Amino acid sequence: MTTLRDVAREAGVSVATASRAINGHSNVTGPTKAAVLAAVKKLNFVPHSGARSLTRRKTDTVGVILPDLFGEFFSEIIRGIDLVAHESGMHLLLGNMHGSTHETAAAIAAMRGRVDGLLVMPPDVKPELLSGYLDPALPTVMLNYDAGSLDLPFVAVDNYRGAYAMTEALLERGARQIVHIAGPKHNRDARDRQRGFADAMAKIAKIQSPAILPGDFSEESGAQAARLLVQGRLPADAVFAANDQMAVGLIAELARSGLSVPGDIMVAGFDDIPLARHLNPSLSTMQVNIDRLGSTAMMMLLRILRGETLGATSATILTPTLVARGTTGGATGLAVAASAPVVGARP
Amino acid sequence: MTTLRDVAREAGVSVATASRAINGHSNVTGPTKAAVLAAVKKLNFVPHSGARSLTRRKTDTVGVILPDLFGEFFSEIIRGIDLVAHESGMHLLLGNMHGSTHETAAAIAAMRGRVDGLLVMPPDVKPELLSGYLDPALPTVMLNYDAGSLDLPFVAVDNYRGAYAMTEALLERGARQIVHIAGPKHNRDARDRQRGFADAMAKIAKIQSPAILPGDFSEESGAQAARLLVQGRLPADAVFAANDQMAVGLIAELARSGLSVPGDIMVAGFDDIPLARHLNPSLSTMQVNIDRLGSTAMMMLLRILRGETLGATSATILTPTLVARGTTGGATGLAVAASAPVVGARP
DNA sequence: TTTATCGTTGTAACCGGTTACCTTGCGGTT
DNA sequence: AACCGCAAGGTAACCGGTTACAACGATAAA
Repeated sequence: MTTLRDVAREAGVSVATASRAINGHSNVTGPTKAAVLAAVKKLNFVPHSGARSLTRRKTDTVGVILPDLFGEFFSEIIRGIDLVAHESGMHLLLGNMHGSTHETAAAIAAMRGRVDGLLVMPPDVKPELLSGYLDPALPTVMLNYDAGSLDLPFVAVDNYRGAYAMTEALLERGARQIVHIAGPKHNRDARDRQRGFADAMAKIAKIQSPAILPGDFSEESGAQAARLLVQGRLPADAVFAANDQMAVGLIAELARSGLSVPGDIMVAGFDDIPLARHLNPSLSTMQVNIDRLGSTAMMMLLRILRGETLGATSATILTPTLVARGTTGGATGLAVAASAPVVGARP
Repeated sequence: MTTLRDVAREAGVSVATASRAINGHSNVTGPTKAAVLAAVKKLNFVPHSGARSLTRRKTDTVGVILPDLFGEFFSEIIRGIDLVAHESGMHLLLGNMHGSTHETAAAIAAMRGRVDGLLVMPPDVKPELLSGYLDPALPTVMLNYDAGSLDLPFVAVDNYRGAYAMTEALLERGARQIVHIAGPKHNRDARDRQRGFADAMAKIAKIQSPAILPGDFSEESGAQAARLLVQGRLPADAVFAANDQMAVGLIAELARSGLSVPGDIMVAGFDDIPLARHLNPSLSTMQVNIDRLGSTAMMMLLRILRGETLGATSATILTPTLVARGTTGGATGLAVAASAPVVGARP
């Protein structure tokens, strides 16, 4: 490993001058600078970012702590973050907290001295517990979580409003007996979506206790709900699943029972996963721009790093948009017909 | 920021003792240790990993440099890496090279002093150029690239063999006139798949110049190929797309032209993206365990970090497996029927 | 009692950079 | 000629930990 000292010796100058020449400070003469740069090239010197960040007290890195995420959701959020981070020359240090609060605390601690700021998406369980582990001196933005109690800026999706809007749309389409398939009980998103559904049913259709089936966001739980629906002869003309994944399982199972969608029953999901537009009929859903979630949070973090003071009041709440497709009686044609520009190509 | 010095002062000991107590060295008496730990708790001390890694010359972090961050492919590979890394208490520093060689060099340079090893997936263009930027002293494993020329260990997918197997399967199903939709010309995976296809056609069916249409891995280019096929009245009883994405676009467009799959024409893809099993009919494809790509590479890197010496000879090549589904005349039933256990649930 | 041994703790150098502060030498004033 | 100002470059402290080495006191052996 060649160090700055080596370079300085080779160029016949002091370390200070070498450092200044490399970093393009003004008080270095042309020839001196040239000599240093020549030495850099000759010795193949690459500055040691670790050491550098120790003195500059700046790492040009942000820590990203996410729960155990799967698939598109994870990649999209990272992509959104990277998009903004990359523009500002920032790097991303990933900390996965695999669900447990203990691991999360460890992940946060491990970030000390390695990052300039933190982007944290708390796990479903008691995010308030985190407050004790978060370093108040470290700029932090919360993801997908209303950090109201802590005075931290955050970016979240308006699940309540989204669910409300979808329910309203189903009612407008003529549905009366809408069944909701809920997500995990302890999951914040799921609960907000359920509330949105229930409130819309109460306010618009004056139905106080609409049918709600349990689910856990998995495809299988969607199928299970379909079985309950069919075998239990639950009267229903529409099903609103708390996420697309469950809607997919539900639709497949309904088809197996000979029910037609949307003929016999309408179906709607939430998230707009890429698969949604490819189903046949294509799935109506609430579109959440996940990458926006990441990029918005990153932009907020950058503002804090630039010296602005952001609190919980500067939160951003992204409202999902309704995408009406085949499963609610929209264009039943081929999915691709309704598709937006094609996303990333990969082998 | 409380530092080790603060803790030492508070506990009434020297920094050395404080350090030893915190790191659980043996030569510290019970009372002393207790005093230090009490001070740690009182002052809310969290060690500065940056400083620590400077002296220990060990960062417990591996750098991951990927060409871009799109979709399932990206998330799966990271997930595979994280799975193994996390077990060994390693962190992941993400570097995105956004395609360009220049950026790649910058990303690699920025990693110096921040990571113990590197996982690099070269962009499609001239990966050999990288050799000049890679630090030979930094343990490195290449991803999805046969780094034969450089003596680096690597993990890759046997695209050639996969394409060969798929072509063989199509021939066995009775197809004679198989058309291949190629991927980007400069893309390594795409080229290997094309070679596998051509070789299988030549060796098994004795067809020397099979039809090959251009494509770029995008859905749209699949649709375009379908149009060429239909309008050009190209005689074909099967289409083998170089990736699933294109197969999806192709199938949609074929349906629009009134052609039935697999009745009129069989279709096969490559990758087994999650969408594949949900299409109707479900898509036959070569399954690549992308997460395995990541975890295998990470395991190799760990071995190097533990002191083993791995060269290009210790490469691992993952062979994709054939998944016969509806589009080649397999089970045409509902996709879910053939589906493996449901993958990750997320809102 | 003296000396060797051992375990606990302190002192200070070090990791590889950055930068405050000081020295030096040069040109321009008076 | 003496003095001032200024730019270029050197010296050394510092960032926040770790650890080699030394110092020390207490116990064990002689």
